[in-house]
Amino acid sequence: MARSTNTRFAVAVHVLTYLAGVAGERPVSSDELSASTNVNPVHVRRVLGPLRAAGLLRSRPGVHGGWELAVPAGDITLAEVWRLLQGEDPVLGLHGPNPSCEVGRGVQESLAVLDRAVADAVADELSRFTVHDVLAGKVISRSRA
Amino acid sequence: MARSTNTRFAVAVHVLTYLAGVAGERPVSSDELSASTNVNPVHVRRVLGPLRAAGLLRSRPGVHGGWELAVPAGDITLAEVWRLLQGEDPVLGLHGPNPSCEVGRGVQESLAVLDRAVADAVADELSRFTVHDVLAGKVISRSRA
DNA sequence: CGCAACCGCAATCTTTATGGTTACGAATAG
DNA sequence: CTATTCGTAACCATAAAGATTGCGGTTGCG
Repeated sequence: MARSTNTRFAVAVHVLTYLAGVAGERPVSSDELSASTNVNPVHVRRVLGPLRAAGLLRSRPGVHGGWELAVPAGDITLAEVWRLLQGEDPVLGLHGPNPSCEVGRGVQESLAVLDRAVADAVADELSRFTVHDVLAGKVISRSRA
Repeated sequence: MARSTNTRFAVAVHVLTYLAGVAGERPVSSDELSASTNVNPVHVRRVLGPLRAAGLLRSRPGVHGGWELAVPAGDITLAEVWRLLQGEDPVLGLHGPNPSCEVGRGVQESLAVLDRAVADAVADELSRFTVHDVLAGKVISRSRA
């Protein structure tokens, strides 16, 4: 889990926030979202797929098509977004230790437990915030809350 | 943060646990650690560098050389290990949004705050465990605690 | 002293994941 | 029919991660 190069969560949060800002006005094209996020429109669509599948977003093709929120911004926690994009992938990178080494086997089991615990901790933290909070600039550090 | 391919934390935990298991007997060569972890010995040394710099480990070259714990296993929390290896790298992958887009700027600020909060949450979770816990097989999931 | 065992470190190589690009079909107005 | 939009697959370019190579320095032992 060192330096993450995967920007999908950040892009998703960005897009959801953008859509929350225009909520109800009009669908927003992936081209427009691309301009805001600086991410390729095809990639935007790729990232948003799972969120649509989960019912957070709606998309329609054609003229006047685009994306819009399918639920209120205040009902979308960042934890949910994160879980949808993270899926079952491990959070901690796991190595493949020598199976014939007893220490390694025990460590691998412990790491699997830790991975789940860490994923839950991340989700718990993110569950404190919604897309509406982001839009309203309410995501501030705890020490200042 | 999706699928982490960085195995450094896992390798470090593995090695620390292994060394805790032979504590005081003898220094352990990176070749032996390589055999257990299935990770190249040069890479093992590379991973362990920061831990040695922080005083958790000692290494010596030459005949009968190798690595050993510099502090008791029960005094090494996994949070400390994680922090040492993670450094200041972001946990959440951040994209580079269009600077002239107001939404993007706000989101970027929020994501920076979230990144710190998530890193703290991870560290908090990992601070519940020490290398000794891993060795003793005491890392179990919470729901079973 | 020579040799083997070890670490420290840099440079290079190989593999893999990520996001960009291209292409094209399907769906939607005007 | 044309233009606009999404959905999706395949391919491309790049960066990150770990492996490999090379070599110097340090440490016992015969």
